[in-house]
Amino acid sequence: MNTPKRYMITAALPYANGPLHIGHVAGAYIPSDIYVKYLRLRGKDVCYVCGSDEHGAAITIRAKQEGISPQEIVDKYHGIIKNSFEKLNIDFDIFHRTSAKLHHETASEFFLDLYNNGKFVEKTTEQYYDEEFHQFLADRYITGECPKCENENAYGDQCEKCGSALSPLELKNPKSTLSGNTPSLKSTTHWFLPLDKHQEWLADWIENGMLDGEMHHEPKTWKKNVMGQVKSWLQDGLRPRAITRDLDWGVDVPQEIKGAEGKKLYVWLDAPIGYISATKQLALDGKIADWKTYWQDNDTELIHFLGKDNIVFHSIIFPSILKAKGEYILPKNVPANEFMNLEGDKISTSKDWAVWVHEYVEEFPDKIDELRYVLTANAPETKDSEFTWEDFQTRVNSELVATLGNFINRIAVLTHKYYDGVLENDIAAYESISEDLNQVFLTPNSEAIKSELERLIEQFKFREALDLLMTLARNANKFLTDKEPWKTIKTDEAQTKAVLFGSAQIVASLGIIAQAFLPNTAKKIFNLLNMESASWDDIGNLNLLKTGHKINEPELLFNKIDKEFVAAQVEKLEAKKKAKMEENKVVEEKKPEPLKAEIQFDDFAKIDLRLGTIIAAEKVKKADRLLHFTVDMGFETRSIVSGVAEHFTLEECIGKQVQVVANLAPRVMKKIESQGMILFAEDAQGKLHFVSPSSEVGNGNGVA
RNA sequence: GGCGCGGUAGCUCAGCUGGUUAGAGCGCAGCACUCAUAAUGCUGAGGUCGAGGGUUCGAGUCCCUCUCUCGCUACCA
Repeated sequence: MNTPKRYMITAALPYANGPLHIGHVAGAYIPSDIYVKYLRLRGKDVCYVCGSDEHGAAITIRAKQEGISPQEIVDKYHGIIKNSFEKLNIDFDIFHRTSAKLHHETASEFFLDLYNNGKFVEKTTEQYYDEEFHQFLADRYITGECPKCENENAYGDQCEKCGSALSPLELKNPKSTLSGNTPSLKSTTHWFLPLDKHQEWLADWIENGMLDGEMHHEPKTWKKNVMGQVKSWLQDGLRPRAITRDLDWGVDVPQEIKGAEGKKLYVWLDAPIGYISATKQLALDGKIADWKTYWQDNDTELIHFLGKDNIVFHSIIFPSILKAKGEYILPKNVPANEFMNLEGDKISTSKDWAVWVHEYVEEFPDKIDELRYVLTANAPETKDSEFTWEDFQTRVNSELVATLGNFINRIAVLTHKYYDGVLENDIAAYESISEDLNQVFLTPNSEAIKSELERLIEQFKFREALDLLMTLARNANKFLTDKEPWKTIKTDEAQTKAVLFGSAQIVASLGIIAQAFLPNTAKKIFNLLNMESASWDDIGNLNLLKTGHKINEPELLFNKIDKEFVAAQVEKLEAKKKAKMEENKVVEEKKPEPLKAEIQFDDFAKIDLRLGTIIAAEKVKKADRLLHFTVDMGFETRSIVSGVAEHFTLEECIGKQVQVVANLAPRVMKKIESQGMILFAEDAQGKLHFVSPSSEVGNGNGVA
């Protein structure tokens, strides 16, 4: 494999139904940004795109909740997210959006082309449609009369009276459970991507790195977590996946296609094409000459950065689409990160357990690099990691302030104190310490820090790479302590000058490396040194700054974080979580589950509820949630399967008296026949509780 | 239940194709130093490498069984 001529770097499109939290940023955006900054420092041709993913059902639902249009939702979050990236100095060439006209055209064209070339499988079925709610009805949204037993309340998939399996079309007098109206029958067509047909080349590509008989990439360079998950999917066997939906918010299925009306592209098809439309926009803006070279030229290296939830889309589905389309290159690598937890718990939007980026950048605009540093040093590269504010404090104080910032400050202060900020030197003395200076640029294993940095970054090991920046600063501190210029100033002027001169060169190298990780800090360092930025190859250059050059007044790069800061942040988290819980409670109270359609007494009377006692309980094999109960019903013993294994231990079930729906049609689950259903009470958290009579009632008696 | 990542010092993590006394940073203890945001440097204490078997002259590193975290997936009337 030869060196690529250019790079196409993508970062997963954030979903525009909420703001960004630190987990998103640590997972996909900071790593990709570091990688891109590094490539650019080395003078590479890089195109780096992202954008907001603005379609899909979740956005329409959110819009309904907030009482505004989907467009308003995505406009709002697109703005917030874009601003967060800018404040964090994540430098996309473009932050596009999938609601843009160009994207709709691009995705639509893409779809049509694939369609015309027979790359999809089409399935047309007759489905019931609710005119009032403007949507197709899933099986369970339809009730009607069972053709076999004349039960009037059979569901679209099954009649619960006679137990027969049904399809909605068999029902007599069907009704929509949404509006209560009679639904109309409409034929609907959906398109599927036959992933099963792609299985073979995908396996060869992923496992061996071979594409069309040629070496495409070295499989060993893919991260274990990514490889593992992808292979797992391949082993299971790939299945066709629907790529269209009946929705009203998204990219239309092209009108040229029969049956396209009311159909939208499924978001996961639409979203990755967003990378391409973003690149097109970039070309229209005149920022790049031609978008095609970045997507269709074999000399381009395509890399997708993302979180683990997106692995399958980017390493199986999107590559299948690109391959089916033809002409497009496939990703060389898909470096996915795992998840970041927060203070011992999973980050959760619904519980508001998160550090929100837009809030952080607003509150601490002078601590951007601190966040970038901590999120990189603790990135979930191989396994889930954890962010705590205490760790944030420790890392800032003992690493950024005490090691990196302190060294630079020492040099600035000494140079100003002794030489009024002017770099002086003594050739002979400089020669005598050059060996020591070169040592500073070596790792403890005597590897060159510069080449190690290159190796690690190219392997996507950013936390280790960042640690090398600290290694350099530690070495530098040691060098300075060993040379003791504050002592030699009294005895050996030449030596003192040489040491400070050399130290200033180290500071410059620190600045160069910082450009990839800590852009604001790099700027401050260069400003302090009174110089323009420098190129990557000047790392370790001991004569970058010249004799007689004057540096600026010392200025602190970082400030210490105190206990109060940490306490305030933790408190804020707890308070918001609590507030959110209250809010959720209120919502629950205000919006109880809507009542189901009214039934007649006759309907109710059909249900035969009886009391019984659980006399035996065991776990159902090969099913995590199922328990198999033996229930003494008084007149007989029943075998009943319930999905409650997560709620109760076997011991606490035995001996409990329970209410049983005794005339429910039997159903076989995991080869065990379940003869009835046990009733449980469910609380707001979804936890189940036994509903037992307050005093002993004989088994087999009814419930009235 | 199936599959996958992970389970290594108090904390966060490295340990490639098996090879001498298992590493780093932070934290902790002691010493040195004073140019520096009480910062820095040196030294040290701290580990049955999740548990149990096996292969081997030799295993954190390979095989088997089990277990825990997280994720994907199935079942959940």
